[in-house]
Amino acid sequence: MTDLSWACPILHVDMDAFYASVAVRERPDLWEVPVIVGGGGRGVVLSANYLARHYGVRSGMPGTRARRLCPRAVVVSPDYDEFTTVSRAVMETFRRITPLVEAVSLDEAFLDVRGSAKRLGSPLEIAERLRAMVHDEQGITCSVGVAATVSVAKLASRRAKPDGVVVVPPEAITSFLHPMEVGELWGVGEKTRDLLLRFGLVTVGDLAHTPLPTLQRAVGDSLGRHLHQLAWGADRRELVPRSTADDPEKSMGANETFGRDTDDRDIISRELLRLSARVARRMRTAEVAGRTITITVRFADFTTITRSRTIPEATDVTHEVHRTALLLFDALGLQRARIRLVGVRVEGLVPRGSVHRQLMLGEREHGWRDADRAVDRARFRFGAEAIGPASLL
DNA sequence: TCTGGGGTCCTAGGACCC
DNA sequence: TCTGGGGTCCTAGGACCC
Repeated sequence: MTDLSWACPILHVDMDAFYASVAVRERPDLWEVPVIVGGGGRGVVLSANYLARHYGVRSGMPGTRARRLCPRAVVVSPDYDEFTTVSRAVMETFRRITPLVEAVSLDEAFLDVRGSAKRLGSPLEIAERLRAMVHDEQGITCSVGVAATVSVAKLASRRAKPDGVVVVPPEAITSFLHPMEVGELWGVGEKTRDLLLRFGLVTVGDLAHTPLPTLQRAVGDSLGRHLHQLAWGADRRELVPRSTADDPEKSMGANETFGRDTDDRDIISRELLRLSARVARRMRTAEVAGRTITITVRFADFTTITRSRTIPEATDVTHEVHRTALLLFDALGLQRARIRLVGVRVEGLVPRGSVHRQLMLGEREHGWRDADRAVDRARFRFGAEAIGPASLL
């Protein structure tokens, strides 16, 4: 077979059923049974192995539905520390192939192997080598898409699943892309898909053969242009080398769905405090602070609103975040609305060293900052359960 | 006992400033 | 006595991704 991969230096590597694979790799008792990760209570499925998928279980599906589809599936809780550890190791493996690794998430990365051909062979050979390395070192499988651009490589890896490689050489791009359904494109979700279907655009080929101005009238200038380019496989060929770990975050947040809907302000205030504490602690650990505090409120009927407020000085203080969050909540003036979820997010993060505190105004807050730091130290020494705001006890 | 939790980016209107 | 524009910040919502 002719190796057509030479013109395709972009690899997209995607772990197969990552969370589920990691969860079972040390559990031979689970190798032959359907396994679902997450989805307890009111949660949704994070990942499912291929045996569970055979029954129609998909990630993102409500756990209740998944358990109905496959009652004999074993449900396991996610262990994010473990996922992170395996992810880091896998990314290190990639960097032994090439330094040009753009991590997309814990279980996905793009690699530019342009410079590795002389040393390691064609992109296809590199893809197979890399899959063997991941399998031998981590005991999990992955799939690889090989193409000239990131979006085509991404679609190719999906086609390669599970445990395979798909190469899409330049001359095969249109025959590969155009039969696909528009919803398969990266960046086309449910809403855009429905919109396109209403205009009679079903396949990527339909999209490609619609005049650009027509498409832009339908979905807007910028999305229209973007989709048109994707439909011809024409997007970036250059990667932005980065790991998800060292990327500076622009916002940090936390939210929580209540076990049952509530209209009790005390319960909600306490939850906002817990979430504020969690977010502020992460900010202190990352040595960042932020000025814009946003709360999210989701009602029983699933309608969701956000309210935000920008304060004069960036903060990493639990008390300040919570005070602002509660202010925003009370300003909603809700009476007996049933609430399903609340969330707290801090945006506009900057390195804490760049924040200058106005001493006159900040004096009172310094006490709170010192208290937060003492709590952080105690948690570090004695564990997360040892100490927290009194009102959470 | 339908529908999580962590994010990013975009749009759009209004305020405000020059 | 007519009605500039550009830039930035803030707020709210929405779409999307894993």
